[in-house]
Amino acid sequence: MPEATEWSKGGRPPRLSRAEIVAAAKAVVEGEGIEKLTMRRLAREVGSTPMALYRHVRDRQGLLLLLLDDAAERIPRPDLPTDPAERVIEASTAMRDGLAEVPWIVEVLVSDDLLSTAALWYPEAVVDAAIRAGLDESQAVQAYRTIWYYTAGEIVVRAAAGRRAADGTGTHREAVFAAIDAGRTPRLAAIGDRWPALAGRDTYREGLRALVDGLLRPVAQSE
Amino acid sequence: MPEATEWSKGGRPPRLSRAEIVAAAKAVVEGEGIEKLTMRRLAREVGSTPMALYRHVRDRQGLLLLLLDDAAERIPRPDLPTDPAERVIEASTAMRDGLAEVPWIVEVLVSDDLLSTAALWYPEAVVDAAIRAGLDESQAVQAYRTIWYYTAGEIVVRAAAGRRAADGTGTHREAVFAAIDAGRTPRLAAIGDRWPALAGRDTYREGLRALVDGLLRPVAQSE
DNA sequence: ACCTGAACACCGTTCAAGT
DNA sequence: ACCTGAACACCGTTCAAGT
Repeated sequence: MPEATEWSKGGRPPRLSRAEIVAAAKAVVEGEGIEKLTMRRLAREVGSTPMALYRHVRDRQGLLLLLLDDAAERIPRPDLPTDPAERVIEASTAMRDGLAEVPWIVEVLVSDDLLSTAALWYPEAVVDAAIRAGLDESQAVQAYRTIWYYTAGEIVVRAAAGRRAADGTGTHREAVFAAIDAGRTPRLAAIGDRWPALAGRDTYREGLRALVDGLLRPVAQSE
Repeated sequence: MPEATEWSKGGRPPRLSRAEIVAAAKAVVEGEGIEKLTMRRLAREVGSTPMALYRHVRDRQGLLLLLLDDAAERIPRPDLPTDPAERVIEASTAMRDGLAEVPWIVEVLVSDDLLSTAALWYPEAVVDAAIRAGLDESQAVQAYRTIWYYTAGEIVVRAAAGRRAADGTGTHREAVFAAIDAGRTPRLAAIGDRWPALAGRDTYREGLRALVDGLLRPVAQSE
């Protein structure tokens, strides 16, 4: 082969590729959870050595970010309604549903406000809706961040609750719960046993609606 | 000593105490960060062996929860105004300021909606304010959770941003930022370089106010 | 240019034994 | 009752060497 392919310029042809590594990592994570994804295990999975991986990914955190990009690409992008409030609600709900399905999300979520190249449509949609509703750019970015905080918090806290339910690590929660006393926290005491059921509901959308109302309404009025 | 003290009933007197362990853990975490807090290091710190610790704390996660309780106890509890919306805002701001000061909070925050016995005043204050504003108990719990999601998300995302700034791990964010293109995400492109400055502002309180407005306003109107 | 082997400096936790 | 020692089964990452 006289043609100058990537590797014929000299050196050894690669046996591993970043794509192969990411695919193997995804398989491990989906099959056995993020905690099983170690550099050693991944090397075994692709039939190589731990150190060979470092030629293709910066380090473990870099690998996680590649995994996040892959997941973000797969989140279906919804058709968005034209009404600003509805637009924000549909975009945010799609994003949170997509991210909540990625079980290891919490480990990586804690990373940024502009999450991933593949997810840029989301801040775009929210900022756009906010501007159309009458906010200026600064207010629109603020509205986006407020919604993102709510969304990220919902995902993180609910993921923790799910993990707790699965692990049977209910001890701490129950201890806190048992400390509720009618003298000091009468409202919580009155709610009592009903708390877990009330707190277990999925109210993401309703909360979001209230938030969007609060964020967009005052400006709409002042026009 | 003929008196039946705790340990004179039989067995060996304890050399270690839970309080001592928690105090040492706190010192390590405050001095060198949560990642330096290992069972082995902590054992060295209290002049003992790793396994001796397990007589006093369940495991590493249990230790972290004890640390969280300690931190929660230290959060100053503000005098709360009587107006429901202002009450929620003051309580939430105090809580988030207190938690944001605990640098390792993210590791543990991801754990519950009823955080700690020492912090029960916070859901109590929010639920109470919501009920006074006219919500029923179910709606009040929902309002609390919505606010907690926002607060937890704000803490987690901003802590991640801070860590990124400190580590110089800005690479990923910049890569995402560089991928913004005017054709596909015109609003983000128009904001351009101004994003980091806009996203860096502390707008917790304003966002919270919008959220509280949205959560409490409709009911107030319907009376 | 890419991959391997060996090593460094660690982890949390269990088990059996000592005092 | 409480603590210790040794061991199990791992980690991520660096460095020097091989092909």
